[in-house]
Amino acid sequence: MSPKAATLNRRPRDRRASLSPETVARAALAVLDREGLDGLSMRRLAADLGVGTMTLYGYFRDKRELLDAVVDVAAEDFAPPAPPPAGDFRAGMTAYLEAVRAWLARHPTLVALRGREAIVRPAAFGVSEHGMRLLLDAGFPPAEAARAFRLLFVHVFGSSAYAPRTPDPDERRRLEAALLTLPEDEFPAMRTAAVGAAEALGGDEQFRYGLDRILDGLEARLREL
Amino acid sequence: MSPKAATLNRRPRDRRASLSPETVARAALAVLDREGLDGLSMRRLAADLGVGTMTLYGYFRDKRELLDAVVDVAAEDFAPPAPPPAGDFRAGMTAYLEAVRAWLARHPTLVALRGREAIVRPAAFGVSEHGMRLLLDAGFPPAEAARAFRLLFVHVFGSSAYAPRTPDPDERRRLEAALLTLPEDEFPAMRTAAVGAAEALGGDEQFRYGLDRILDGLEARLREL
DNA sequence: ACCTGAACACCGTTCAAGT
DNA sequence: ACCTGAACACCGTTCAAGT
Repeated sequence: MSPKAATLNRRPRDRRASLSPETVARAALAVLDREGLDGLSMRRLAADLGVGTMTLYGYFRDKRELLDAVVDVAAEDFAPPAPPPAGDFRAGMTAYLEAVRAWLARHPTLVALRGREAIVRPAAFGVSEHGMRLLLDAGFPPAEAARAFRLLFVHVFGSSAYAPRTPDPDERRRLEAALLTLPEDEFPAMRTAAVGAAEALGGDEQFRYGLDRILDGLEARLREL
Repeated sequence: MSPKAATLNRRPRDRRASLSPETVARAALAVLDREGLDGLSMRRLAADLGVGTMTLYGYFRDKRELLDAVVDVAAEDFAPPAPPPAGDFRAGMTAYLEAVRAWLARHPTLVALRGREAIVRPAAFGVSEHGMRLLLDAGFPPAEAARAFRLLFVHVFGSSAYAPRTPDPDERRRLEAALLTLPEDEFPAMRTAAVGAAEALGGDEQFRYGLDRILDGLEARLREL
């Protein structure tokens, strides 16, 4: 056997040697980040790792369990914002939520990937702790802090899921054109807001507009307490 | 051939006779409502309709196009709320959004099914017109009305996607238990809000808490205009 | 003990043949 | 013209066999 052949044969073995549930989950996350939910199959992932498909089932009972682990490893690279000026609830919360939004942008499939449960996974508690702290420090009683947190959570996840981060100019134009062909007598309001609707499809400005309204509402609440 | 056999043979033919893109989309929606996204396959749907799988490709180019049509037919049975007391923005908007929420509850997969584009589909404009009208009548200029609409849209869709409508008591208890085992020194805020967090997981009360904060923020905006 | 090929029961879709 | 069976290139997972 030539040296070259030996090298070629060893490569898969090397990759296999370093395998662990965490390695597998990280590899899966990399595929998801690159190619989305449809790009990840057990067979494809196994091939990437240089092992047989069934080897993966030694680390995870099934695909669902692997995806749970993916959420956990993704949670590890949440980068919390620099500590805000103490006492400025609004600045602190805005910086925190922008950080969460940036984290979701780094791992776009997290939003589709059972976002509902993301917050429930132990590893994700680290992401939540920071936000909950801000709410408690601002003066919300625990029960209401939890409700406020959930509202903000829904806004961040919902915005990523339903308001594309960088709205495609083509899609924007298509929407605007579609709105402008609606019958004026049947859809007067949509016709009036057509240009604005295309603008409000998504993006950072739209995210901030919504966040500002929500924070206005929460600060009003704080004044009542 | 016995009469019975004739009847049995005719049944699929009858179903096929009434086939149209709309019929197919309605049948698909029924499957989705009953069994969720994973329950719908082209093969399964064709069998339900008593035709060969490939027949469906005569009505839709591919599955994606079929799902577009499903959104359209689902939009048709949105039930707008009774006209609100004119001039009461808050009451009108609340009734409208509760109606949208009820509509999503009737078709739970709509939320997962490319909710991002739902609003862009022509048939869904009917759902939007009502809400946009309320915002314009309340005094929002068109461009801001569009942003406010999108914020509310994200809240309704996001709540359905990320805050389960009827929180499973089991899941609630599991979350509470998990939170209470977190190390006090590392997760003090989460520990403090543990019981509230389980409560805020979802449900109508949580939806209303968030909506009330958003409407507070929007009304504050109106006062500034 | 650890790994995995073959097999099973599915997919969406293309293509060529059937009526 | 309209419909569709067979085939292709995939899935996740079970099971039994390989080392």
